[in-house]
Amino acid sequence: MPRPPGHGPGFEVRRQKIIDIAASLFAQQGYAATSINDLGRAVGLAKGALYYYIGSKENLLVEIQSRVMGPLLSRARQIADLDMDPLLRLRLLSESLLTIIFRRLDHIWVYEHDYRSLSGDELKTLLAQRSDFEQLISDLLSQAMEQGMFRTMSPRLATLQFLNLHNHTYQWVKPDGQWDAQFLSHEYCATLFRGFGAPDHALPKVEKQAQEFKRDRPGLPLDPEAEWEATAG
Amino acid sequence: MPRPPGHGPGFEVRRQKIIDIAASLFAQQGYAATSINDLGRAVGLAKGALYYYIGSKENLLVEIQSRVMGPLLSRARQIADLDMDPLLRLRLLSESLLTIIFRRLDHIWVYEHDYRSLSGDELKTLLAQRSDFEQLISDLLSQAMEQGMFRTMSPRLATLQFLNLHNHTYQWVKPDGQWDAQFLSHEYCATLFRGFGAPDHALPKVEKQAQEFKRDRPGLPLDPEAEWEATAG
Amino acid sequence: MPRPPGHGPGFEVRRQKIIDIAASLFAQQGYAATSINDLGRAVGLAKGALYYYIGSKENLLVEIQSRVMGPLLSRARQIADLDMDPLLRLRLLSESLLTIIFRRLDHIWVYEHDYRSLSGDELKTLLAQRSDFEQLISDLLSQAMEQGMFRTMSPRLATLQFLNLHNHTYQWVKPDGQWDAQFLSHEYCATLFRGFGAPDHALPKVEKQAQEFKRDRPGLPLDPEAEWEATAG
Amino acid sequence: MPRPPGHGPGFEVRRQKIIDIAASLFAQQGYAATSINDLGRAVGLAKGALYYYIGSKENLLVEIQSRVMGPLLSRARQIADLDMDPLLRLRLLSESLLTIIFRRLDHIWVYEHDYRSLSGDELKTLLAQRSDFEQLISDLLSQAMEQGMFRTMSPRLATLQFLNLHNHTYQWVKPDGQWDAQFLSHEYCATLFRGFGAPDHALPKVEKQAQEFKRDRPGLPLDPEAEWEATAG
DNA sequence: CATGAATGAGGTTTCATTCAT
DNA sequence: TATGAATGAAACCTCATTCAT
Repeated sequence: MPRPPGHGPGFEVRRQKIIDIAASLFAQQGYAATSINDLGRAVGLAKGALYYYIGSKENLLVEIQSRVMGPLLSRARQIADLDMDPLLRLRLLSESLLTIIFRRLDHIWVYEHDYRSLSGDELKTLLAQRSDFEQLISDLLSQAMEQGMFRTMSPRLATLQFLNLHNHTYQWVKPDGQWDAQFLSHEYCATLFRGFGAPDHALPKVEKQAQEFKRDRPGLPLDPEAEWEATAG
Repeated sequence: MPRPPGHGPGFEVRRQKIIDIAASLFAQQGYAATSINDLGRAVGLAKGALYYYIGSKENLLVEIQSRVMGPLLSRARQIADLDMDPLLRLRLLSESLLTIIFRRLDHIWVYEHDYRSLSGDELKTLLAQRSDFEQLISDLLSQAMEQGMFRTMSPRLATLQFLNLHNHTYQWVKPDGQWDAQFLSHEYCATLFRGFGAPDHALPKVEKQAQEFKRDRPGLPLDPEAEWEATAG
Repeated sequence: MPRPPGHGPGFEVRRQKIIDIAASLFAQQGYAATSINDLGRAVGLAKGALYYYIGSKENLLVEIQSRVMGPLLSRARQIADLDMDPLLRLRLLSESLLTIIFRRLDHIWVYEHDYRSLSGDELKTLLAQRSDFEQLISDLLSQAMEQGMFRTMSPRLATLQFLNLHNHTYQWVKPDGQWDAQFLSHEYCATLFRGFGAPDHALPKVEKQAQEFKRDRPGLPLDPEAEWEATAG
Repeated sequence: MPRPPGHGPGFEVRRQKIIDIAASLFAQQGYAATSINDLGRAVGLAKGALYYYIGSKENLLVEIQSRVMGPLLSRARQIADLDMDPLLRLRLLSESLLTIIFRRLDHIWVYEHDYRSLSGDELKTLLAQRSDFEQLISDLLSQAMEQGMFRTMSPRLATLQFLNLHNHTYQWVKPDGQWDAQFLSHEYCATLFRGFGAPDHALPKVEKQAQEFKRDRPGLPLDPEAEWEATAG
């Protein structure tokens, strides 16, 4: 993000601080619901000075997004390139992802919630980055399947489960809470690696029961919006 | 939602249609970015008439949210009350949840994205409903642990994993795609039930490797934002 | 300019009135110096209602411009197509042009002064219209030369003289003053038609004198910015 | 233009250069649409330093205007005072005027377009200068009439024609084009001097035809905005 | 039931100008 | 001399909402 030439030494520092505060406000109230006035008040700067630093409101979104996605993608590529067990690399990647979620929770909120507010080009860049990240996961999962560590399954679906489990974390996690990134990574990977591992005997039974239930109890459809007719007894 | 007294027979029908269209627009463009004019154009009604049906813009949000949460919570309670295996009930609850995600994808988008736009009271109601739903899951997971089907673990963390896996689905799912709610439920539960099951021997190894990696390779920190110092060899 | 469907009968009337007032304000203070608030005050409408009618500030410019150029060009084409003496057609065209300058003086001011504020596409349209109009003049002048009514001269330069003489009129004309469009047209054409007619003997003399003056009086250069060295006597 | 006391030797030089660049920018984009930032960028100076030289934005307008009007008026007075044929003096004055239009086209653009942005006092000065210049022309034309070189006509109207023809030139002239100031002056004066000269026989005919046309063809009114009723045949 | 017209607050952004350094 | 930082007014425009008809 090369700024026009001629900025004093403190410029970039203050600029970063403003982006931080913006991320915090956007995370709390949403991008659309946060006005430049709100930001100015929080920063302690009049509107004019604010624009001196930020360029535009949408540009803040771009900065926030790239501050999250740039480092993450870069580190993720390094990890994926390691000459190691795919499972280990997945585990490391998982912790890396969770680490940035913990550290930059505000940014992640914005990133996950308001990326639709980006205009065409910026949105395209963002989606490409997301896609690159997903591909790294997908490749590792495929390798794990090929090496027999996971049962054979749709790599796409496995990827999506991995991402669901990690990416939704921002919705409830508390950076200063009882769990840290390492612990969550450990737990998530334990679930996923076991879950993706060789089939055991418990599963088929439940699945069969579920089929029977649906057959035998048409009066209690799983569709929450289906009409309800009690079979009571 | 105070509705003016004395409505014709078509009132409710048309009202529901409007809410549907609103959900669709909000899902596409976001609640804040959708104007009442947009909605009027999509519905084919001038603003005045629109307000006759909707009351206010925020009220639409309330309607959309309750249309999702009402049936879901009601059905979830019925399922949780069944006299059956906790695993089976979890499996049924999973499919129920995914079914409504598939069916009401637009509503879910709005529900997940824009609930922050609700004002105090409505927000409180919504959060209470979310909490109730989570409690149902949590109780079933605890029962499964007590009955030895799952290893002992934090019920809260298990719940959050269950919710992460399911709730993030709306981000990418395509209702007319290759997978349906039943299939996804099957897959998710396969992962979770295996993952939450008795510990196998594969896991500890990965975890130990991860610890060693972090010890031996300080030059490649998992923190994506940490400074990078190559240990080259 | 078809407006979005669904406007009452009074809409267009009021819209035209607003454009009129806008033209008047723009003519007095300039387009850039006239704010939408100014316009609102003059019209007696709040900003919101104003935008209901005008679409955007720039759109006002487009309307004003086309209100002048549309009728003028259309009528000019009819006149140019008449089966008559080129001189007569030039005379009629002159009066037509001056008539609209008198009638729509405000619009002309805006049209002549602020067309640079138009954005790309609109500007292109405007310039094309101007060019079309100039071409009509140019063709008639060429015909007059071919028929021996005018001495042979650059048609382009003749056209520009015609336009200079007419178009600059808006700068000082007073619609309710002592002269009307017909009179001015008569006078302008008298000047131009005589001036473009066969060469007489008075001219060369002046021109020769001017050359001699410049040769003999280097101390009084015609360039107003040249250094001055008095030759005083 | 209060200049802070004590300026280095380069001050005035740099100041003039800045005014030049300002004139160029104002001519291209208009005074209102050119920001001090634009100017700073073009000059290569930050805003603070710029204000050290220019005083204020409006002051630039004053400088630009006086740079054109000062020398022109001074030279015009000298020419008008010459003991010579009024026609010759008009011809010299014409060339003088066109010379500065060619040389200072940017300034002229600004002068003609944005003088309305001047505040009260400055505007009054400018208008007085304009008026003085016009008076010089008017006097010469009157003399030419008295001496029988021109037919008797309204001196005011003759002046306005002279000014129209010359002053509108800035709208299309290209300083490096095929024509120079001397040539244009020659052509303009040829037109005007012939046009203002003794009546010839071509004119009355056209004028009579025009009257007949308007009488006989009410269906083709010269007013471009008049309703059109074809008289077809 | 339905409409088009009107409002007024608030949104983002620009800009001439000032001033400490 | 020159700079970068700061201000505050004002610009254009949008929008949820109301209301007479």
